[in-house]
Amino acid sequence: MRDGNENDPTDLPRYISAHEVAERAGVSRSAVSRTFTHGASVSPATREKVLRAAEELGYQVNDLARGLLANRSQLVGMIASDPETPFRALQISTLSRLLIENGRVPVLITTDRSETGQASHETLLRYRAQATIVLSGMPSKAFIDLAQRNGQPLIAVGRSEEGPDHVRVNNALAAQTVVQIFAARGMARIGLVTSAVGSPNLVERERAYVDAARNAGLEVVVERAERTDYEGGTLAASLLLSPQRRIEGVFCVNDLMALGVMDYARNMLGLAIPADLSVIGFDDIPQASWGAYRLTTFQQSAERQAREILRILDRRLSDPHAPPIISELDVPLIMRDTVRSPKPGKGKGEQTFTTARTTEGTEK
Amino acid sequence: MRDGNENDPTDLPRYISAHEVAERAGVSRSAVSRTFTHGASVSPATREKVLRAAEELGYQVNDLARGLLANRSQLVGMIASDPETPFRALQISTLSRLLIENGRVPVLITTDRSETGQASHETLLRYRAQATIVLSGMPSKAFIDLAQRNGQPLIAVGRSEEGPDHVRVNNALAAQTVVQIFAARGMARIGLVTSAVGSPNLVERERAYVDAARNAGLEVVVERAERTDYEGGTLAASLLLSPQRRIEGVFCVNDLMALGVMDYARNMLGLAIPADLSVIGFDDIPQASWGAYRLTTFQQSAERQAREILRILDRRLSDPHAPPIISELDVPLIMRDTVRSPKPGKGKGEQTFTTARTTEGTEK
DNA sequence: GTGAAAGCGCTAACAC
DNA sequence: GTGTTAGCGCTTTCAC
Repeated sequence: MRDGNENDPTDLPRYISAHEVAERAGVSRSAVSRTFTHGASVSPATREKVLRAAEELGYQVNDLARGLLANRSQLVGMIASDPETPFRALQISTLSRLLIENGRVPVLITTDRSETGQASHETLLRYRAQATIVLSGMPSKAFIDLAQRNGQPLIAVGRSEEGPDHVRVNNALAAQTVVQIFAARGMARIGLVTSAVGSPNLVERERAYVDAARNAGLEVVVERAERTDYEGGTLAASLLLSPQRRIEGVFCVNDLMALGVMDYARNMLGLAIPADLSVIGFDDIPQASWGAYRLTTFQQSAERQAREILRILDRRLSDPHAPPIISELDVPLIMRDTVRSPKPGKGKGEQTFTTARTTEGTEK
Repeated sequence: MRDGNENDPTDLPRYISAHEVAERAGVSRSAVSRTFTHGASVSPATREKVLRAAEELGYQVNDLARGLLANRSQLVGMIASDPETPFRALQISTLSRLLIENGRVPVLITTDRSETGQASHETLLRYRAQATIVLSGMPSKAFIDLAQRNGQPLIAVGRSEEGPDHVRVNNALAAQTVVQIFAARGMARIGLVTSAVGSPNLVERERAYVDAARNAGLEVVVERAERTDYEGGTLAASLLLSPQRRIEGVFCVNDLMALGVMDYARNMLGLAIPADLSVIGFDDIPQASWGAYRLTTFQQSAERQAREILRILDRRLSDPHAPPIISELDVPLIMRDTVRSPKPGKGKGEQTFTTARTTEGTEK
């Protein structure tokens, strides 16, 4: 058996090539290729032989070679800062799962908030990734150009500017809803807790909130922490909630900050929520529903967002010249226990108010 | 200018090849290759010409072709279930960052807890990934064999069995430390909250805890939820903390469950922590330090873990035949506010007890 | 230091 | 339906 000997003393394991499978199966190299190529035609007999040989040898198609030929791999890049943060982690998790279910291979590129992400993006170009999804931050112009120039689709999440395809959220409507609720509760002085990050989502929420508050004749105070995280929330709370200010309701641009605000208000200032202070967040991260918080917040569905991203990706791949595809998602308000009731007998339990209409997509 | 015309009416952007760069720079194809190959020798003059041409054309080396030649890509797979969970998200985030810093490309493969992960792993083989890191779950035998057979290194986290390289944690020592602390506080009836998942880490923690408790003459009750998450914690608490049982201290196999236990104990049973009930967790997720919890817990450093993984990876790549590499990490106990004091004047603030020695690695 | 030529593993176009 | 052939973009001998 000098041919298919399994006990080769050069014991370094290595990948098997289609050539070896062909030899073992007694067919041509292309027959092997065809059995593993979707939609190619092989007779059941050959196919069977090939499959057996492949199985025995432990053959795995080389997708590097396939990609080289197609000038495109199945890789899809996800660019994100703070990937360990609850909502971002959920986005990444959900998107990865969906990509895998669709035969794609998710690559996770982490960036600093400060970075342009340029260097990271080049990796995705060099591997001929099918597309790049920017989950956070604002891709720089150079970044967008580079993708454009090489014909790699780029899909952004949570931006509003013109340019690449993106999926967004109706921040303004959410912010207006908050003001409406606070006003209906008879509040006169309300606050906004945000960060200095300045991402489009946060800026939109802030602007719409402040505008709506002014229009409603409410006094509004904006507190800005350095980062959009739990510690930022506690810090903002320490500045915003001085007794003389007598803030009655706070809208936080994300849940993480809201939870920091709540903990600070309760533990450091001895405030009762919602009796002394109402708090509303954004995202509906898992922690928002925990017993210690029961935060009223706007629900951003990572699942729907991921589905939209995939839909955009498919459309974009099938028509590279289509105009920018933009998808807007609902953010229903989840009523929990951090907003004081307007009158007795209301607002307990978990109610869902849909506050924004669906602009795109109705599947499932 | 029929040669380098930039306004090609066939407006589909595409990737540039080294051939085109060579033409524009007026050098040979290999000269281009050499400028982009680390350690190859090119004259400064040629190099300069090539770099300019590449820049102008927006050239990106095709790593698919490179990998085809090398029979190995820079991809590194991370296999994980529940990637949205706080500690797992931190592991993924940290590991991704380190991999990128080291020129690797992290691929995130999500699996169901139930899945063998076999199908996902094949993707990594087909792309000739440099290695697979299993962050959770137990890779099946078939899975391990497949990697082995194709010569792809596989590194596991949190297992104890023989077989692949792995980084582990001294679960037994941590569990024993908990019992020691509870005993020193004069407790007689203690509990363990875990899940039915049965991962090696959890099993080790449980066994060591129960054994230590029995040896110390403490009565110990084990409560097992279906999953190792927040809801599992609340459920376990509801079963474990019946008034007649009078449990005084609970060790939870991870922080997520511990937080669920705390919320249930406080909100549903009206217990004060730590006056009525002491709680100790494991992992030190960000939420553990939040004001609402201030959980005493064992700190698992994602950063050190990731560094160890990279160290193992490098060693393994440089010597494929080395015996299994095993690395054990410390889990210092972070004393916060969920364990009652043995006597007045102790246990406030945040103290760090190092409970396990370092077995491997001292860099940085 | 440079260019020519071979070949990595694969798919697709082409004959039969 | 099958085998033969060419070629994807790259690195790496090999001459010079």
